[in-house]
Order: sequence, then C-alpha cells, then structure tokens
Amino acid sequence: MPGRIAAVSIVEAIAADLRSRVFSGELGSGEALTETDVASSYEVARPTAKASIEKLVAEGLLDRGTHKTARVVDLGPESVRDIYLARAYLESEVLRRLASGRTVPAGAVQANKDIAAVKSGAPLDVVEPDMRFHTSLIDAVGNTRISKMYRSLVGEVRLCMSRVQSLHLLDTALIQAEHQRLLELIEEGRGDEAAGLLDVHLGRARERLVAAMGGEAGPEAQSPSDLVAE
Amino acid sequence: MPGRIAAVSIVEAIAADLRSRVFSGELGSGEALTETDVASSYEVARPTAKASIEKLVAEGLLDRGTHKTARVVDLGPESVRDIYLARAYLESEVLRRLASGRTVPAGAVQANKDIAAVKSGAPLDVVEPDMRFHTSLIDAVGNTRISKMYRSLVGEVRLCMSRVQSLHLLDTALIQAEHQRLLELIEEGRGDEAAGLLDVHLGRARERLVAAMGGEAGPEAQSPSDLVAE
DNA sequence: CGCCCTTCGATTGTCTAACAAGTACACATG
DNA sequence: CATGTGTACTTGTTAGACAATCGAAGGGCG
Repeated sequence: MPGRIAAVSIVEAIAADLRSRVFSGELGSGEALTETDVASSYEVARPTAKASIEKLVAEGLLDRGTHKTARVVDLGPESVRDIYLARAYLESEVLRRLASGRTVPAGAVQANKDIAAVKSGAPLDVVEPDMRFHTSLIDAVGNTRISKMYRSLVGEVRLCMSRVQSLHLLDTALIQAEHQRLLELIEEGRGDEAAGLLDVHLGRARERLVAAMGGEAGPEAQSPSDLVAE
Repeated sequence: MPGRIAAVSIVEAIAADLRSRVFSGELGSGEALTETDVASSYEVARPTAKASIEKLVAEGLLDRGTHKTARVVDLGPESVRDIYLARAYLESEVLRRLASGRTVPAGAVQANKDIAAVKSGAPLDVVEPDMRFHTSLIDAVGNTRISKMYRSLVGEVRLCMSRVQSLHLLDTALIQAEHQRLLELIEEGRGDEAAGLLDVHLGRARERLVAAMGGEAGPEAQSPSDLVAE
C-alpha cells in the first residue's frame, strides 16, 4: 500500500503549511497573521483563511483576542516551565505503570539507539529521536487521550525550540545515558526511581531551554528538588 | 469585583448553547446537527453555524467527517475506559506531588463537605461536587496545561453521564469516605497509597458507568488489579 | 429475484461582495 | 497632561451562489 492518501480540505492544507512555517521558525514569536494577508498569499477567500487561523488558535499555536489580529504565540519562561512540568506529570506516571508491568517499549529502545548514532553529528538532529523516545514511552500505555495530550505538549516544546538559535549546550551522551537508565529501571520494576530520574532529566532540559531563550531562572523551581516526588 | 464581563461572539454563544444542550442530554448520542438546521434555528447565517459546530468538533463533543454532517459523539465502553484511565494517570501523579508537599487543597475539602450535605438528596446532585473535588485537586498544582487537559476529560465524563438514565447505583457515603481518606493520605505524605486508592476509586466509578451504559465488562481490565501501580 | 449502476436530493466546501463593529494609534483640544 | 475625536485597519457577520460529494432511491440487467 502506498500509504493512505487523504483529500484534505483547503483549510486543513493551509493550516498545515502555517503550522510547519511556525515550527520552522519562519514565522517568529509575536508575528502577526492577518486574515487578509493569509488569504491573499494563499489565493483563497478570507473566510477560508479565517478558518485556518482559528484552527491553529484552537491548537494553541496562535493567539488572538476578539477583533485583534492573530499572532504566533510568544512562550516565555513561565510557559516553558508549565509545559515541562505537565510533561513530567504525564510521563512520570507512565513510567510507574510501565515499570509495574516491566514493559520496555521497543520503540523507545530503538529511538535511544538512534540518538547514539547521531552523537557526533549536528546537535539539532538529536531532537527528533529524543522526542521519539519520549512519545514511544507515552504511546506504550495505549491510551489515545494521553497520547493526544502529550503530543500537544510536544508541539509546544518544538515551538519553543524553534525560537532558540543556540541549542549547542545539550549533552548528547548524558541524554542517551539517562534514557538508557530509564529503560533499565522500567525493566527492573523500579517505577519510583524512574519517575525521580525523569524529573531530573526533564528539569535539566527545561532550565537549559529557558536559559537559551534568554530568560533567567525563576523565583522558585531553580533547583530540581521541588520537582522530585519524594 | 463583579467578575469580568466578556462580550462573546455569536459563534461562541451558539457553541455554548449547543454544548449545554449536549450535556443536558437534549441532544442525544449520534444525533445529527446539520449546518442549515443550526443556522435556521438560531437565525444566523450558515457560516456562523458552521464555525460553532467546528468549535465543538475541536472540543471533541461532536464528530464529523469531510462532507458528512456533524453528530454528537457516541462514547462506547472503550472510550469510557480510555477517559477514566487518562484521568487516573493525571490525577494519581497529582496526588503524589500534593502528598510530597503535604498540601491539602481547601477547595477539595469544601467540595467533599458539600457531597456529605446532599447525601440524602437526589443522587445526581452529587455529581457536581464530586467533579469539583477532583478538579480542585488538579488545580492545586497550579499548572495551566494540566488543568486544561483534565477539564477536557471532565467534559467527556459529563457527556457519558448525560447518556445514562440510572445513576442510582452510586454510593454517596462510600464516595465521600474515600475522598476523605485521599485527603488524609495527602496530609500524611503517603502519595503511593493515595494513588493506589484513587485507582480503586476511579476504577469503580468507571465500571459502574460502563454497566449503566449497558456495556459489559471488557475483555481485560475487569478487575482493578491491572490498574494498581504496584 | 437480486445486484449493479445511475440519478437525484441533501449537505457540505468554498467563493464573492458587502456592511457593521471593534481596535489602535495619531491628532487635536481643553 | 488628560481627555476626547477621528481615521485607517482588521475582524465579525451576513447574503447568496456554485461546485463537489455523500446517501439513498429507483431502474436496468443478468
């Protein structure tokens, strides 16, 4: 099978293109997206452009008030912390339940191998397998709503990352090692320790991202201690 | 402060009305919602009605395919299990973190008192304070994204409940007692036990709801044992 | 008699054109 | 300096229209 072909509507097509342009950084934070601009650049009617914009607003990629032009969301340090804490909540519970069943997702194992493979390459290439590692863990529980919620969070993370030029700070080897340890802890049924390590893992990524965004450490939550479950 | 007044658009107003009609059960599962019907009944133009419908589709209350008329979602037993498991994931992690800080949300305490107050009344009146109890716990962690995700799940739960005529099975006293025990466990810092109790608590509610919907127990997950973290 | 194909009504997707209403900002006025 | 006014830009909503598509009813054929 050559893959399901889908006849997407014009609205969806435009929304998808705008989405990719937002993720690629072509559309920067706070950039205005007027309905007429979108309509003329894609050569469609304004209601069509409007529908596309509102789709992205519903997804959380754009922001808009009544009678105000839509803008690409500007995620500050507080938002980054909010996002990463939400990730931690979802994912640590997933780790516990995976550990209780001692089920190590094959996809996560493969993803971590892929991280090791690109170790010497460009540091941005590690983002994709890293995300794949985490989503594999989430998807392993087989809950459609949890997967959907996590995917929404991942989208916001990607949005943050596209706002950052210097991601050279990430230590690929450390990431890969911690992932490996997480998988081991799952296999050994040690859910609590896996959850704790995940807090550290995500906490570091979070502060690194905040720092790269030019934000300073928040009033609290500077140390990862307040994130550790116990 | 008399509360922020908001000038909602027509689209939002119609969406809100449709939403309440779906929750109240006036619009049953699988009921069709034609764009022209909505437009004529609210005396608005079709694009406006279309936007309202698509808003509810994005919220997950309506279902629709391309070129097919929108219908109220029909949530089967699998969906109920999916929803409740997602609730359990979010909420049990919240309980752990609340317990680690020994923070007992005042709103949850009040909500449980309200449950006790209506103990002798109509069994449906217990649904509102029950939901308030759980959302209070979630909101106590102060994470906007988690709160938003949980609210979406609560919406789906309410949708399920509106599909059920006989909810007389719920044991108000038991619910109230388990809530009380959850709060105590939080206060004592025993997160693991709180999470375990929550699994039992939600597992029972889930199976009760499935039974009331006329569905039989699933192939697995009949016993709550596979939901307990350890 | 049953199955396939065509046709038709109903519904949605999209467009054009237009007007009303709101926001934001500059400008003038007290 | 605060306040009001005005204007340009943008969005909210409407009307009507046409094409594309889906579902079902009906007719032809084996």
